[in-house]
Amino acid sequence: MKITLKDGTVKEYDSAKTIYEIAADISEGLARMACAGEVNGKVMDLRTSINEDCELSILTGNDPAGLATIRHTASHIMAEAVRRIRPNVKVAIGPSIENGFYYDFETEPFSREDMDEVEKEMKKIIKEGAKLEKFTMPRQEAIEYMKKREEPYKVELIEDLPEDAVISFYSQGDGFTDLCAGPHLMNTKGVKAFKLTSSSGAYWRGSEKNQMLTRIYGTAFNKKEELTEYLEYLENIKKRDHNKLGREMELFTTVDVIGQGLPLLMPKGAKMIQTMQRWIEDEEERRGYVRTKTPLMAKSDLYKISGHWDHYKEGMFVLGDEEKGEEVFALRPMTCPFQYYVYKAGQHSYRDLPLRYGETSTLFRNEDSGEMHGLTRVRQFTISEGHLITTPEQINEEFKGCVDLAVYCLKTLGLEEDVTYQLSKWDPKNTEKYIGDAEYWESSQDRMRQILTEMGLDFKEADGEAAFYGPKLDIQAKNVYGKEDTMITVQLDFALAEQFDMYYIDKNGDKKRPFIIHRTSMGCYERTLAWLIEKYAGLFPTWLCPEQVRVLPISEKYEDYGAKVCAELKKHGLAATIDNRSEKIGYKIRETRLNKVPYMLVVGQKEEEGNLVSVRSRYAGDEGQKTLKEFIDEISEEIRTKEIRKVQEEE
RNA sequence: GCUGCUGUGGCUCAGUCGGUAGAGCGUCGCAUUGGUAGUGCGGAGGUCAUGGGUCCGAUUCCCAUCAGCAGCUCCA
Repeated sequence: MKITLKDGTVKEYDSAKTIYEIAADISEGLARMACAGEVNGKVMDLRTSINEDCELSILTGNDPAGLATIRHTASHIMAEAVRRIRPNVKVAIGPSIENGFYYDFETEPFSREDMDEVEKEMKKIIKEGAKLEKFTMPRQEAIEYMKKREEPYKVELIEDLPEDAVISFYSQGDGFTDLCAGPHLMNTKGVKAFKLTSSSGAYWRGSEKNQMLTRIYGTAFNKKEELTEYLEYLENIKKRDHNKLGREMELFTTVDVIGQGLPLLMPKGAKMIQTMQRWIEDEEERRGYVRTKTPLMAKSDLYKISGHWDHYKEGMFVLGDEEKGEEVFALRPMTCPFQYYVYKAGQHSYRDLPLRYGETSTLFRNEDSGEMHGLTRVRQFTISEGHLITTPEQINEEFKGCVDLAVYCLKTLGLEEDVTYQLSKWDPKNTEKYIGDAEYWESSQDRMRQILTEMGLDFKEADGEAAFYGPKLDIQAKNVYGKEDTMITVQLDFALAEQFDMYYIDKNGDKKRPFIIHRTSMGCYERTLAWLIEKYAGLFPTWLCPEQVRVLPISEKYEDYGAKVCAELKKHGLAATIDNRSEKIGYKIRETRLNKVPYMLVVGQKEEEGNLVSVRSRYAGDEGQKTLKEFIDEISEEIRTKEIRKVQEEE
């Protein structure tokens, strides 16, 4: 047979060879580094025997799939180490994941000291250098095998596999044998750089109805330097964590007695949100939106019509006790039904459509206590909410308009490179969560898929992520730790117009059901603020900065001139302050930089005499003297265009 | 909601093997009036998250609650 390698060279063999043997044939060094093979584009274990013509590349720790193999083997080594220390442990599952690996155990929790001990034992196992061997057995035999070893979780896993499945196992020396599809390294020695990072609880098979197991997370790399670099990177990103930096910068705070998920926006944070709100409301009006301002709560009757009472009651703050005969209200978890009643307040012609309603809308959602996080997951928040009421013919174009607005928002904030698009679909296996039948869902999902394809958007699809009334286009972004959240959403809804008996009069004078689009433009203000903090590490574009210019008089003698400069800046709508403390100029500059103010104007004798300012910015350092008018013109232009300038001097 | 960890002045943290606490930064005052990343001196500020319990005595030990963190689950 002929084996074509990545570089084009061809190897010929008379008999079947394993991938590892081929690697060894190419070079000893490659065999040492080999983690897996890619055969005709498919990742395979090194022990796989090749007996027909194919294209082959040998994967090493430098390839993502090779690195995943190292991590997967590391997870087995960890399991063996835990077994050595705690012989009664039951093992569950241990895959490689995005930045490392984990293994779930049924055992007592691990302290940091316990994990250090496990690490030590792992090093011992790696040093012992046991060969990993693969073997298979039929399903029934595999079940018996794991029953004998008293591994109930493994038995359950095998029982879920098809009757005729051949089950594969990997063993490493006499120490540890695990049910596993592979691939794995040839020898435990191949794991050269690893670290156990954290431990926590995790439900068996990801369901809260199941027992909670103990999970250890770890990471492994091809080389020690890469591991060190990664651990340093983790340390560094903590500095841009919005939950830490946002508090440090006095953008927001939380207070025990006010409650979880209820952040207080402080003057600087509130200023930033005000800037965004003014911008987005004006932009929406330019795009033909009309604004509404509707109540923050309603009687339960409203939510019974909308379906929230059946599908979302646990998520709402309910006021009043029905059993005591009290009138029951709920704080609103979304704006939709309120805006529908704005629509329903009059009769509409097809000529009125599309109607685009926008509202800067505060919502309340009773999240579980463990879910709250900084500004990204809160119980009260404000979104740039909107609903478009359209005729069936208009829906595609209006949907595209919503996506266009969303992309405009992202681009303006400098965030468009950081998002992924997701078509969020219903879960056909869990139909009670949704209104409408399979036909409704399939057709509305198809429609959205078609629109997204027409737009040329690169999107993935996700089951079980839809709204209860329809599919969504979710624009997702990751925080500094890699956790993903929805930032913007555009949703199709062919159901609620029916529930609320909404109609318009078509050109024949007949009543027709409109279609509805639910959408946000820049999303949730709190969440977007969090994202901006992390994206810019607090060094926001000037137009968003709560303090844009600080005037720094050299001494008290120039306070009057400084005050004049500051007043002039404010007159031009700039967020300017003056630092009149009797500190030295170096100290004031340092402080201004630490406070992440983009521009500072030093004023002293020279400036006062010439009616000048000495400009220093984070973008260009010392910019020298300018007339005040020159400076104001420049910064005003930067703010008007919402320019995102490159920061030269990092703090 | 679940598992684990954590909670000491505004911030970062030290400390008390049970005898009611300390530093740096910040803040305030005074001196200093300066030219591009930390001027000097002095002062104020903490019922050691909250509520119980044990004890002669609790910030320290125990329990509960609240809040924060990591993960799981959830996220219209």
